Parts: sequence; C-alpha cells; structure tokens
Amino acid sequence: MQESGEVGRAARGARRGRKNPAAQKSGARLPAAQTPSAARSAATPRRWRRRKEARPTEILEAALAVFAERGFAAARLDDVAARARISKGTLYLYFDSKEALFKAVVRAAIVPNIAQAEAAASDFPGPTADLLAVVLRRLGQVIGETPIGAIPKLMLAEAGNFPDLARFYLKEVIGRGFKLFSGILARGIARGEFRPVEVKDTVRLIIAPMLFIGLWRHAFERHSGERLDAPRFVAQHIDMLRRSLAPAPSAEPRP
Amino acid sequence: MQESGEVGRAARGARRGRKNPAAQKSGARLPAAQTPSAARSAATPRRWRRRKEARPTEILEAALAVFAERGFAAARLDDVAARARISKGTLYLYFDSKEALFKAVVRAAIVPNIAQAEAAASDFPGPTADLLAVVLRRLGQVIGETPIGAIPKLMLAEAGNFPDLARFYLKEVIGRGFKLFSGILARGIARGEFRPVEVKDTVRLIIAPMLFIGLWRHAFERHSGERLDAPRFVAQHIDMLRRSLAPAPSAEPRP
DNA sequence: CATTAATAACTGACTGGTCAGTTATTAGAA
DNA sequence: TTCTAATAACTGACCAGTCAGTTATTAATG
Repeated sequence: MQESGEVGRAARGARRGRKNPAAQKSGARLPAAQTPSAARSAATPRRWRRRKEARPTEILEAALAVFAERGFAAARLDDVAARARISKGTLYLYFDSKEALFKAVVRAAIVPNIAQAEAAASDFPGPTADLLAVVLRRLGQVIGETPIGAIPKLMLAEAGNFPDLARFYLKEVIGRGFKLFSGILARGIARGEFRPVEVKDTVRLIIAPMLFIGLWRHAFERHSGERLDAPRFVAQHIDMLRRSLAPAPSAEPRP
Repeated sequence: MQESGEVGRAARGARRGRKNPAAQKSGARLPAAQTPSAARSAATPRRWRRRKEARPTEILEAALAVFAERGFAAARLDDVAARARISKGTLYLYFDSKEALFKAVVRAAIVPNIAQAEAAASDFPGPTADLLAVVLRRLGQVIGETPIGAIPKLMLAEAGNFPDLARFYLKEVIGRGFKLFSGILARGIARGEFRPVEVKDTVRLIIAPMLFIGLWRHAFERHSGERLDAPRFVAQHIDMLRRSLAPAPSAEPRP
C-alpha cells in the first residue's frame, strides 16, 4: 500500500521537460480544418463558451450522477466531464482532484438539507407524532425523488477509503440528523405523547428505513421489477411508529 | 550471462535472470541466502506448502476482508493474496478473475445462511411473534458478529457495476429473505396474532434495521465512538414490532 | 532406504491497458 | 491586443492478469 494522505501533491509542478511536441508525427497530415480561423464563418458551430458561474453546479450534478452509478473508485472523470459537457481539463479548473470533487458533491448535496430540516423542526407547534411525520415525509421526498438519495450509498461504500470524509459525514450529517430525531423523541416523551423508549436505538430504528429507500432505489431497483413507492412506504413507517411509540394504552393512567 | 552465483549454482540455483535485472531499482529483494539447498536443514522454514484443500476458503476469507474494507474496485488482489499468505499467481489457480472471486465470496457467505434460516422457520410451533424474534435475533448475530455482515454493503456499492451479480443477489438473497419474512407475517395475520398490515412494505420495515447493523458496523463504526450493541438494538426492534403488529387491543376480542 | 523422475502447487517479475492528473495550445471575451 | 476559459494530447502510476521458472510432494526405481 502507499500513501494515505489527503489531497494529492502540490499543484503546479513545473517538472517534466517535454520532448518536442511538434516533431513527433512529422509527416502526419494536419487534421481536417486547414485554415486556422477564416473558414468557420458561415454556420458558426461555437466550440465552447465561457460559463464560469454555471460550471461548478453543473459539474457537481454530473459528478453525483456518475458517482451514484459507479461508486467513487470506478467512476471516470472523463465520464463526469462528458456528462457536464466539458473536457476533463476543465474539471481541474474548478476542483483540485477527484477526491476534492467527491467531497464537494457530498457537501453540496447534504448540508443545505440538514439545515433546512433543523429549522423546520425547531418551531413546530402541534403533536410530536405529527412533527415526526412531517420530517419523515420530507426526508422521504428528498431521498426518494432527488439524486441526493444516492449519497448515503456512496458514503457507505467509500467510508473505508476516505476516513476524513467519513468523519465529516458522521459529524455533519449523521450527528446532526441523530440530534434532530433525538430531540423530537425527547419532546414526545417529555410531553407524555410517547412512551419512554431508549432513545439512541430508537432513533436508529427510525432512520434505517429512510436509508433503505435510497439504497433500494440506487442499488437494486433497476435490476428488479420491484418498485418502491416511497410515500406509501414512509406512510407505513409512520403508522408503525405511531403505534410502537404510543404510551401504554390500558395499563398506565396519566399521572 | 548470470555470473553472480558464487556457490554452486548447480541445479537449484537462482536462475531468475530475467531480461533486464537492473532496470527496476524498486524493492527487489535480493535472493536472500546463499546456499539454496544446504542451508535449509536446521530450522526448516519452508517457503510454502501445498495446501490445495485449504486454499479456497482461506482466499475467500481474505477476499471478504479486503473487499469489505475497500470495496470491489479499490481492492487490490495483491492485498488479498498477502492476507491469504500466498502469491497473486496462486489466486488465479483457484479463481478465474477478480470478478469471479467477488461472486464466489458473496455466494459462499450468503447461501448457507439463507437456507438455514428457511429451515429453522419452517417448523416453528409457538406464537408467530416469537418466531419473528428468533429469526431476527439469529440474523442479528450473523450480521453483527461475523464478517458476513459486510456483504450487504458490498452488494449495495457494486450492484451498479455487476448487473448479473446484482440479479443473483436479488434472487437468492433478497428474494428468499423477503419470502421468509412474508411467510412469517402471513402466518401471524392468518392466526390473528398480527393485525392485517400491508405485507410488502412491512417486510421492508422489518429488514431495514437489520441491514443497518451491517452498514453501521462496516462503514462507520470505526470512525465514530458510537458502538452499536447489536443484540440490544435487535431487542428494541423486536419490541417495537410486537407493539406495532399487535391487533387493535381494545376493539377486537378473540372469537 | 536412498535416488531419481514426474507432477502439481506455487511464485513473482513482467506486460498491457486504464485513468487521474498535467500542460502546451487554441479560441472566446474584453 | 491581452487575458483567460477551455481544450486535447500527453504522461506516469497503478494494477489485473500472465507465464516462465521454482519448489514441495509423490511415485517409481535401484
């Protein structure tokens, strides 16, 4: 094995004394267009445009799609570039390395959603079971209907190869998500709306099926006739949770 | 040619004179001792042994470990070989390709367990909730305490790259597992021990947390202080299921 | 029992292809 | 014209897979 460090090497290396770029294929006929610039006047097929602002998000979208399908290691940057309608070199104008691109994809996809969910949860007036339902339905939409649902699969697969990304994800996504649901559970228990369950495992039991949606969709669904109807699945999950979190009905009168 | 041998190069000697011996300055370990045959009399550290029968399972174990840590694409066969205490060439005496090795790993790890679970479930006398608990506890052990728990992560990650393996896994593992739990659910509903839930989604809700155990353990646990106590987690899952599958308590007296 | 011959298991240097990352050059924009 | 986004050809590293050669083991022979 080798390395393990982050990032690649220093950026600008002035190494490499080229040979003689022109000499190589001496007699080779020059490709196609002989006239340097004059001949392309009529039908102006522009080869490219400057789009400095639009590129980064386009690249991130393309990269998410390719990573989602192939996984990090098997994804080719040529494919990402092609999908983003640019050349591979252009990728490197915006991202330092494949790894940096991967991290950016994860961050860009996840962070806004987490923050939004936290905000939505913090000032919910009604019953806690309804709050839980709202949050889960929203999460189900994001995972089930956007490419973001592929991120968990990616992270799972690559956690072993990118320890620092794994830690980032643990802290910024899993940790915060965990806190979000822990807070909801605690609220319900404090209000007497939920029975006093063990919080940590219960949160995991709440999250696991949500994870399942993304995993199924992005790993197996295309190979299997079985469709997963995310809203219905989430509804069933919510229903089961309502029942299993309900305080003991007959035996325990409220104090 | 080949003048280096000072001792008797008689027959056994280090022939090894490849074409350009000096070209690669890399870590070419020098051929160690001088007398090839004489020196190995006292403390005979045989360089290797023939172990035709033991190899395949050893290779499979090593491969599972390496694949589990790195994923298929990032795993190096040199690492697998090193872990199995053999050379890379030997791998190819037993498996045709990296892909064939991967498939063999999955098959070897999964198939026996599925069959065993089916057998155990088919003739269970007691209440269906107990049957469900037994099966889940057993599954929790396998996933939580053996390297087999890494397989789901692997399959998830590589389903996109190995369509035929994905289909194999869908059919032989997911399909059969699904049937197993569907049968249990149906049994409970038919006996009036469970309320009449929608089966398909409910089975997914039962399986998802079990999957979660393996995913957590093999992707994140080492990066996070958070231990997952599988038996406790499974117990909590079972408890929640008992509650959420119970028939309506007040309204429905048994006939 | 000691040699020798035959066979099969095993090794590791090597090859060939792939792909991340680099750079000289081109062409759009100002 | 100058500046720079973008390109496309290029390079080097890495690694799956191969194969000529080595070594353990077994069988045959003296």
